[in-house]
Amino acid sequence: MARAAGVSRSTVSRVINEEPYVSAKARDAVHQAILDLGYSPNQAARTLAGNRANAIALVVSEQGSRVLSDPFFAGVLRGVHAELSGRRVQLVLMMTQQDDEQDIVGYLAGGHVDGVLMVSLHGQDPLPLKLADAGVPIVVGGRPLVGDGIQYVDSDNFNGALEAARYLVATGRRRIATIAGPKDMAVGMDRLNGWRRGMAEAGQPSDLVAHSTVFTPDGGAAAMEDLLSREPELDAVFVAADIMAMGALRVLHAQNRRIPRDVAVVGFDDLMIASTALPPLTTVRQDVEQLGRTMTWCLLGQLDGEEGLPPSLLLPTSLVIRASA
Amino acid sequence: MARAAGVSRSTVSRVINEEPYVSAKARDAVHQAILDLGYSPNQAARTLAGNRANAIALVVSEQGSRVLSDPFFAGVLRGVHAELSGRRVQLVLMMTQQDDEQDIVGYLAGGHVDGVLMVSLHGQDPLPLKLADAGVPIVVGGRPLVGDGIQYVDSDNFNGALEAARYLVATGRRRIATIAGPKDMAVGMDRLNGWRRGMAEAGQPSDLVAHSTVFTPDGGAAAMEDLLSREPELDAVFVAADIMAMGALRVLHAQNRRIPRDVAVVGFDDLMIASTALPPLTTVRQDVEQLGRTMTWCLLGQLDGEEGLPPSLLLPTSLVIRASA
DNA sequence: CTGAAAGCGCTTACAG
DNA sequence: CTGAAAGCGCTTACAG
Repeated sequence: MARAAGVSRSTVSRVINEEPYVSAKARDAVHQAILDLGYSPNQAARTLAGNRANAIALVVSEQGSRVLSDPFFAGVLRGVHAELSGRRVQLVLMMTQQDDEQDIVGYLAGGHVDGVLMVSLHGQDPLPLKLADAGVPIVVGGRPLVGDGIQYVDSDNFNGALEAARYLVATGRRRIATIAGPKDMAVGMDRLNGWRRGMAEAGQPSDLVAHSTVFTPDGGAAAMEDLLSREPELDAVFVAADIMAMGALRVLHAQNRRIPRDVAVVGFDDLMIASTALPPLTTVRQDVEQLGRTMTWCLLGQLDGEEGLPPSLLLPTSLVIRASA
Repeated sequence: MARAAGVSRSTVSRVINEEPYVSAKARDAVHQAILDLGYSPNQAARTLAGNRANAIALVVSEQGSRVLSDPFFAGVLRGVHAELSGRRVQLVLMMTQQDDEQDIVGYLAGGHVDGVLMVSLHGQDPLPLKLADAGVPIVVGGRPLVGDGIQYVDSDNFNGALEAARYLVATGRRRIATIAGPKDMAVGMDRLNGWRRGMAEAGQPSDLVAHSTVFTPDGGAAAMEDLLSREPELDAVFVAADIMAMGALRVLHAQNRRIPRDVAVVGFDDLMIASTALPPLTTVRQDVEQLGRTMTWCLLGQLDGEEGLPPSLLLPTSLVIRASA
């Protein structure tokens, strides 16, 4: 390779790494040789010689083996990829297992990757903190419940829920319930608190809260039944996730409540199933792909040692009005 | 590390790679030292010195930037992961872009990974063939339409569709239509051909075919409208994908057809939305996670140079009977 | 702006 | 069964 371009290995390296002090002539010769030879630098050698791994890890907590089928994760993955494209950074996917957390920390802190992106579905996970303590650059997607100094990116769940609550109030609803997510997940609590604020602003009671321990249609259905038995007169429900809203709709249909006439329903997430639901679901959209992009952008910024990086970020959400409310 | 264990570097290497000729004493000493030091071997050095990359790539075709949110892909990914766990093989995720296919081939053939797993959603993709020609071990998920020698793993779409057709016949349906997928995708054609066989077996006509060019609810809805206008008397429809079935259900409801009394509907895939549809959807289940596991198992077998590897594999499907048929 | 030389941390024949 | 030595293909000071 160096010979083909008529320069030294050092110069080839400089060109490839886009270092400043290379003559135009040498640069052109190297580029031409790269084309002629179809040369692709050996990553392992670069990693070993340099001090960078040229790779980042996307870590998914085991609890969410199911997480991989979660649209949230898929969207994040897409965003991470989009942001990485063009960069010479590989994406390594890792899933933690209950028994090998020590291995994972050792691996990730051992220079095999330059930084870590983590999707934290249950905010209690101690892994982000351990990694940060070990000096590994890390950005978490979704607000973690533990670990103050950890940089995270999240959708603005609080304000999204607040907007949903305000909309229900503005459309004349007088007895508004909510189906909230698990109490140990920031996403669940943030959405609940947004709804509470909305109720408080309107001077309405915020007693009609049913928690589901899981984000599933069945969890939503059980919560909906609970709410209806506690307050048969409720005329609206804010469901903290579209997937739970599917179960809530099922129960409302079964009890012959007309939607939205008798009960207005607002979801959260704007999954694809929201627009095909019966009736199409009014919901709060979060841009999950943007979340992935932003996480990656933050991590790469950390790695490049950029100054003045933003602290943790909240991404805007928006209410998408369809037929259910 | 070698010093801590009181042996040479060579011996440490042999222990780590589980080579046979090591004394129990040396092995124990090394294992102890690994524990004491929290030692984790440097992958880059292993890759560079050895001839293995200790990594495989999962390649997703760009056409499916959306593919990442596809439950199919998510399931495959989960299976790949499950099968890889415990092995010291990293999973590198790559997405092809329209303009850099040459780069991709160069990269993948350049020894950066030991083998390639590819999810081929549109069967015409030339990439698998190029990689195979370049000598890269590769296993494709979903039958590719080009490239004879390429090992693939797929669900048994033909027999799944056949079983669905037989079931509709057995339950007394007399005018059975199908909503088929795109003609350029093996998955679409295999399911269509299975349905055709079922019609032929029963001596029923197989003229009621509507192709959708995309696997979406709207595509399914348009096809359903087409079928109803061509044959208002149809009493059953086999939809080649649950996601399209959602659109078909919408149209049937809008035209006040009772399901399943007037029209029976059978889908394919058994996505989560199938069980929460109205009415819950009878569908053909494919085990996508198993598909991912099997792909990985095949590739690792190739890499280990195992003899008598199976050629391409078909995984069984099963009919899940719910309320829609 | 450029090249010669050392070194990254392993694996792999080779010799014993 | 084990160790000394070479080498994998780069990057990085260092000297010029």
